[in-house]
Amino acid sequence: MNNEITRKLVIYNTLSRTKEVFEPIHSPHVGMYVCGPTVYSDVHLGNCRTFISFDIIYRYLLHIGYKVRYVRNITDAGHLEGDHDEGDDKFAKKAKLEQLEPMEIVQKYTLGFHEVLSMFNTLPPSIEPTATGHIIDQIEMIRKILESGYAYEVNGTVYFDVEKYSNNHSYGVLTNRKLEDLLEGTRELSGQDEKKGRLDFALWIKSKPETLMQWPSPWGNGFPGWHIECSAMSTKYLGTTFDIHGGGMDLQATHHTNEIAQSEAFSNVSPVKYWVHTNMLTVNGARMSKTAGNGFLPKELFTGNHPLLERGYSPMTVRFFMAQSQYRSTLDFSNEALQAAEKGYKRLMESLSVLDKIVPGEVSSVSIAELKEKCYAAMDDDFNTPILISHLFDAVRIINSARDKQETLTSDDLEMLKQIMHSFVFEVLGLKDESNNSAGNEVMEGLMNLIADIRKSARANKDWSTSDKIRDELSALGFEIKDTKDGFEWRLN
RNA sequence: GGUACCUUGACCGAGUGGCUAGGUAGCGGUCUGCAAAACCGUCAACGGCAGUUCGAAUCUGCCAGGUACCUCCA
Repeated sequence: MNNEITRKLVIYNTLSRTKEVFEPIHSPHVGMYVCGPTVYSDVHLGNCRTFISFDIIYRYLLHIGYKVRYVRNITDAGHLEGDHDEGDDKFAKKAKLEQLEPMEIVQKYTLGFHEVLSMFNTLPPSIEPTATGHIIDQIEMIRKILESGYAYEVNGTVYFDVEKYSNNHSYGVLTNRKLEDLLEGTRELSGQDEKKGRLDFALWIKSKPETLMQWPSPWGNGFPGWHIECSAMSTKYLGTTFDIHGGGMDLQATHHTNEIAQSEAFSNVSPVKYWVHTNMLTVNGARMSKTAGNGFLPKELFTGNHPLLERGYSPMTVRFFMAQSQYRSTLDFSNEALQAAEKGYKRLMESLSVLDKIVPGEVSSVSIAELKEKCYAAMDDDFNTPILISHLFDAVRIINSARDKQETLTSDDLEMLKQIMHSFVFEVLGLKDESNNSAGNEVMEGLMNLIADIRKSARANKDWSTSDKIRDELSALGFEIKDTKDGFEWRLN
């Protein structure tokens, strides 16, 4: 096989609670499924963290040579607000509120989701299936589960029988919990409940006549339960067993636990080899969530239009901020942390333009090959982006020092350094340069050269008031001015 | 109540049984007309109490504080 993957990647697997060597089932092909958003409201920053984390994972897998099929769903139906609500799903509820068709809601927030993720420079998944587009697949799967005896129908609603499943499977594997403990934590069955067991969850839910989104099924009209869509769609596109299943940690205990149960009841094999969970984004130590109402919308963050924000921060500042923590740790969100990230991000970007100005020397005073290996080693260790970034800052120091002739690099090493920076900063971390410099704008370039000339002669004549006036007023307009030996450099932020 | 997890310097945040994380901020210096940037140097930490160990911030126990999940949430 000419697609030999040479890196030895280690991934933390929630199933075993240890780091495991990553060995795909059909290397170099990798199947990865990530739970996407429920599109009934705007995505907040916490949601974005998960998608950015998996974007970096996806990018690194591609970078080291894997052929990845990345499936991320859109939940646009069937996601109940709770077992005890009136039977409408989230879309119908919101639709009534806004006087819109459910699919209008879905369309609106799907577009918003894509817009936000594209601002964060995430790559689109290979397949982005919707729940409503896979009703038939879900019904088929439910039917098989009924046949296998792990589900039962009551009055048009189909429930998964957790206790029966537990007789020969371990229901709580993902969270390392025993059934008895789980039962202890659950509410008593209320009188109106038709479920047999307290942990049983709905696969198919009977609709009322007025329910807006409903489909015919062998059990009458209704709509699918939340968990079944992911099992049905991951099976359809990645097979009954695939490599990586990801999502936020909040999905681990319920959604993913139920997915495993459904899939095993359906196919009798464990559906996922590596379960990967990203940790939560917190604000003042508390988890950012829709229900808690402490969620920042990306738009508020970019504009600074939020009571907790002193000012706005750019999408790449935020992306860099997130990459500075490991995906399995909680990350706390604050003005100070964002300001620190912004400075660091700019310094990193700045060094990339310095890189083109370095004159190669006869020998190298530092080992670039070693630096390169350290960068890969960091990512190979469960995608440790903070360690990677610490090495990239070593590179920044080398680059700046080489410009100042304090370090020297051979032309080969200089090439390697450029390649490392390009690969890791742009391809793997998925950052991009947001600064708006002269590239592609000749008028601006000519204008700035003219101003630079005027200021240069003013300085030569020790006319400091003119030279300072030019600098100060350009700064006020948003230009960043840096004096050099022969003039000044500028960039527009 | 049950089950997990977390507590690192001014702030964010890695890691590890003995070896400088990194960024931001601070301090001193180089450079500069001044500033900014950059570079060099530097300060500073491992919640508390016991234990295991030649050695623990890293392992164990207890305590304190915090968070999450068990019910919709990435």
